[in-house]
Amino acid sequence: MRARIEDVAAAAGVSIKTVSRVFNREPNVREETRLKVEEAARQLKYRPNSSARSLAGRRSYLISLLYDNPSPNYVMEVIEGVLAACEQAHYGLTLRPIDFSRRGHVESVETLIAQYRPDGLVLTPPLTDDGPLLRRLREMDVRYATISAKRDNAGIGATLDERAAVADMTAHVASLGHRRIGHITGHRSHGARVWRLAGYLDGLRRSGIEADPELVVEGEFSFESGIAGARRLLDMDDPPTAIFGANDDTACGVLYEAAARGLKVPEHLSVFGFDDTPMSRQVWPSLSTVRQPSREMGRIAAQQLLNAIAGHDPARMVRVPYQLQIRHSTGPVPQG
Amino acid sequence: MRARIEDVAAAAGVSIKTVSRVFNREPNVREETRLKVEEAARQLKYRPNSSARSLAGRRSYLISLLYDNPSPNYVMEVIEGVLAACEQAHYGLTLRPIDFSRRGHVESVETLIAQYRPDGLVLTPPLTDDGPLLRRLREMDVRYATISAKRDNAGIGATLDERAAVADMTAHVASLGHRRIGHITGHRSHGARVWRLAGYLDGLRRSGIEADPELVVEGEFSFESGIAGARRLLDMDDPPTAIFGANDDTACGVLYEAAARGLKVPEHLSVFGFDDTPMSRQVWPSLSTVRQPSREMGRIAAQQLLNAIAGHDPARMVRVPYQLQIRHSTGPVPQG
DNA sequence: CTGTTAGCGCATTCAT
DNA sequence: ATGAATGCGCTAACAG
Repeated sequence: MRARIEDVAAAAGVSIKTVSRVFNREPNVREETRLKVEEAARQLKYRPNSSARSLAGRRSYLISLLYDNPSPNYVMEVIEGVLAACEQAHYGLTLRPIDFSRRGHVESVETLIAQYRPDGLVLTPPLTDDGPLLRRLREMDVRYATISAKRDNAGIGATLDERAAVADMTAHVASLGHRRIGHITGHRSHGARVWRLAGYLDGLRRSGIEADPELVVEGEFSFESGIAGARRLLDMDDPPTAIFGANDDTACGVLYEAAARGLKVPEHLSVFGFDDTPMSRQVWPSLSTVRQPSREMGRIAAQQLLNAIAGHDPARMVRVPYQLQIRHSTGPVPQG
Repeated sequence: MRARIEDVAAAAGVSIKTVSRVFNREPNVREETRLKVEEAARQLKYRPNSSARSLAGRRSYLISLLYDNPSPNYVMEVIEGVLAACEQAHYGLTLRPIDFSRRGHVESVETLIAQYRPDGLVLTPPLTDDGPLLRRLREMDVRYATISAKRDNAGIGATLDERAAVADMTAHVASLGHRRIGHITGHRSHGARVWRLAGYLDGLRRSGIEADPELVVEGEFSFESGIAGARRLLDMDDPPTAIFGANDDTACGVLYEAAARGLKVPEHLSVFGFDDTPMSRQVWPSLSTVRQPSREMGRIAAQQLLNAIAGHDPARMVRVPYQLQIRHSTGPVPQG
């Protein structure tokens, strides 16, 4: 019923190995032969059976995406990008949600590997910085690419200069006259926490503002932590006139708390975030933030991984550009 | 290096067929033999190679999720649920984003099937109602389960009584004194559009309100269509005092437009949506909406599909309960 | 540049 | 209740 490689070979009048060569883009096939094979395959609607390919080729033609991220938007964008890269390379994707905070997450990855034999993994934060996991992967000799890893000068994958981005954004807000700019940090396990905090401090310094440690409060990249952080900051005797939430969720928490208090944004308080999630455009006022091209980063990381697997082009760590999105939540410092 | 079935057989002193029987829970194995095999497998850390299993067994141990949905939150929740069901059944999941609006989407599914041979598919709206696709699936004899299909009395999967839910919610808002309640509909291709519109009309009728066709405007389940719809409704000579956005994105668009006009919610305008997305809690004021347990629906649909594949328990269409979430965007009708 | 010959690791007859 | 033989559809050496 379903066409097999030998049917295509027969139809094209060649051997099955030649068909295999065509489909795997191997060299040593005459253009004319290739066309014959492709035509036959099209007519028969031939699709290689991936199980047979995997079994014979000792490769799964599969990569896995590991994630432990509370932000569905982020994960979906990364998935889209990874899928785009996979499709091009005729690779499949398996997903693995990991509960990073639980014991046994390394073992969960081991099971995944034993069962599906992915040819490589794509890691998202904070798994990118999980020492035990990375160590085990190297022991097992499993390739991986990272997205936004803390150590962004090693390995392969995609990163963005979050530190510079936040510094630029902070300096921009300072240029609007703000001198007391608060920051609600990200979760301790993320490299992003470190980069964004450092960028915030860079931005202040560049603007000739001395950092006030009181204005930096703990957060964890969540909406709730944005509310809690905003409360602490706004309850101060000398509250900040601008607040940087370590990501958009956090910043939206700040917007929420400001609205709950009847504080107008940006007239009374400026707010900015990071990520450029869809929500940042859909709140009122819309949120000033840093655009992080997550889909593109997923695509690039998967692409680098697939390059490494195929052994073509030397794979590397690609730095993607950021972009400030100045919208309506930032404005001049209030007078008085 | 990696243990194979024959290694286990040798270690246990049995034939490979016996090992196969144990791993596939087939009958005709003495308890004593079973234990021996299991012990040997554990020692050798044996994991069946899924490619070989698929190839020999003509089953992929894989199901595919097809989606074409602009809402990342929704898709992620469904994915989580489906993954949960898969894990339990030792099944893998492949994803297939479909561009429903483009020609050739049926062929894209055919390619997926030819290549990965999934043992079944899970469909999300609006693919659940795509005639040509469904017809082709039946022709190819591919099983599928649906989530929120338009025809929810046939096939297997999960549904929710959206019509009753919206009727309840609409009646609740009417009970707050509102008499002019507007509705921004969903996209034409979705069954949800029909159910929710019908529920809205039911709710009005139940509250003794005559429906005004002018108060129903076209939308498409997007934030932008919420803004556009709100503009049309609020620009009317006798504007509604409450607006039902066909989903939360749409309702958030209404909130946005209201804020842009300086209209206070719920003092001047009540707004409600559908889905209970995270955003509905994170906007100000928080959105009254209907909770749809998407994760659970994904789990159930996958579960039913896996049941059908295994041939156990007769699979069916499961109706899951809804829940009204009354938050801060709905309130008494303004006086005067 | 192309074809031939062996398996990949397992499930599946059919014996016993 | 268990085992031996056959092949799933393809890739991987090696020949030509």
